[in-house]
Amino acid sequence: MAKELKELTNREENYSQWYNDLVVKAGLAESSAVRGCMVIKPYGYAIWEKMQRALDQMFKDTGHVNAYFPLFIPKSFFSKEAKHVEGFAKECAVVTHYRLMNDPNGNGVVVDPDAKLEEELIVRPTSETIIWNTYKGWIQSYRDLPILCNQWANVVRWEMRTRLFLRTAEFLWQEGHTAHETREEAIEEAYKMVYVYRDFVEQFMGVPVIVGHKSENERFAGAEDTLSIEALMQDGKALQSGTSHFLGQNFAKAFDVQFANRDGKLDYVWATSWGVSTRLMGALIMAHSDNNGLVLPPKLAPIQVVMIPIYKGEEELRTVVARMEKFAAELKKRGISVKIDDRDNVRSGFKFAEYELKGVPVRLAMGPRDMQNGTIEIVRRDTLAKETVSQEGLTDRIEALLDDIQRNIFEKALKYREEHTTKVDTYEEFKKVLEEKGGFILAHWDGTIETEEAIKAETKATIRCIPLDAPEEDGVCIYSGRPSKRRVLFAKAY
RNA sequence: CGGGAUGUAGCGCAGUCCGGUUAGCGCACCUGCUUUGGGAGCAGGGGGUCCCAGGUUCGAAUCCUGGUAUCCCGACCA
Repeated sequence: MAKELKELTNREENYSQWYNDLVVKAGLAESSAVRGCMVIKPYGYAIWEKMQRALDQMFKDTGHVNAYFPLFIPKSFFSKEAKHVEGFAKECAVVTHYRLMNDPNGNGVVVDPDAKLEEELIVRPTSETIIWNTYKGWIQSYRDLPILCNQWANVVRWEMRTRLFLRTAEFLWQEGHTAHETREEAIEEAYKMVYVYRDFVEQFMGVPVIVGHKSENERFAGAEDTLSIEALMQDGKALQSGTSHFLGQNFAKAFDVQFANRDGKLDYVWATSWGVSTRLMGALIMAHSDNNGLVLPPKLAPIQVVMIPIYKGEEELRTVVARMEKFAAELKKRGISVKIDDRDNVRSGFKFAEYELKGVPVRLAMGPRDMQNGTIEIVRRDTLAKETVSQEGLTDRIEALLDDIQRNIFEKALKYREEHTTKVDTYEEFKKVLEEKGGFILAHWDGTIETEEAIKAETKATIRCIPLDAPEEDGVCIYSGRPSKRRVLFAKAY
């Protein structure tokens, strides 16, 4: 069998290449014929679907509903919010024509010059503008508020350089867009949703995150405040994994969305928007995987338990598989997804390696020896610990094991993050830690854009966030020496 | 947009400098037999616009000119 096809690049030597290999070889995604775009393969999509379903339920539990808005945005909508257009203009795909024709010179198909659009359409890089244009028609009175909509969609950002899941020209995401009567209510919504994201990422993905405010420099184009969750990857770099924006009245003013308030006076509505994307898949992969491949949290694994028969000859295969089917039926009754791999064209050793690569949390193997002894072999993916146990009480054991794996991978990731979060008090120390250790750095900052940009230019590290739980503490900025009230979180980021 | 590299079977590559049998290797794929408790072995088989266009030559994957695509490093990345 193709050993080298399964073997991954050395993780220590080239983390980027290793990541890319893993995504491709585990069957999650691959690059496509279109530059910068990605094909999400069935196995990868199955994980994304589970994430979608869990998130969607959490949105509904917090009072939100789904809707869908157009892919195309008239160019004029875009320019209504000055900062917004500035933030996105450089990376937009633009539709200029609506028809093709046969080339009169016989060179295949060309764009019909007569089919030029009066006004160009922008393929949405995000939907604030088209949505606020729509909301204008939905809102007259405070009785129409709040509006709490989410949409699952694809967006396009024409990035110069792309990476599977982490930054692709087109990606799948959800974007929530809400409209509120008061400033306080909108702010509360923005916080509520960033906590929903935190809970999802920690509880389902098993990835610990830090919640905080973005600095003014890193804020969403058109937002008054941006909250984000920041995760730490195993190569010591940070990944912004979700954002929730308090938009103030910026978009309401840009699109003239006013309502009659309780006092009968006209006022602009208050807005939020929030989103997470297929980038979360990248976080999932980079947070947990090891040299043998993916490590999936049981709550998101498309296959939670795989059973591999060990046998000689068809007769034995049938007997073993028949017994496995009994166990499988019991597990399925408890809502555990099971696959029995009875393929005869690959050997069991190949299957072991393959499911490790794919990150299946629990593997069971059973052969004639086990059939005789009433035992079964259980291997857990997170630690690769192997034990042979009695077939008695197997279902309970597996159910408990899945919970334990879910908890363990979170704890492991948390421990890693704690070990890679360093408090520093001088710029020298800052640079040293960044260079030698990586990870998150907690340091004092004077709150100015100039300092942030100078540090970024010199070290490539950026302020990931100002953590919500940062305690008040007197200190001096590591760069400027000016006074500071709290530490902020620095890191090199994806 | 600057610097570097690459384009040969589904994938990974050799061959190109120095032009010359029918373009080769590994993996994958198909058939058969033997195997099966950690990535099987043997035998046989199928699969090619050598990125595209033009040129040089008796002869081009190989040399020349132009184009094009991809990757890496920078710049860029709400």
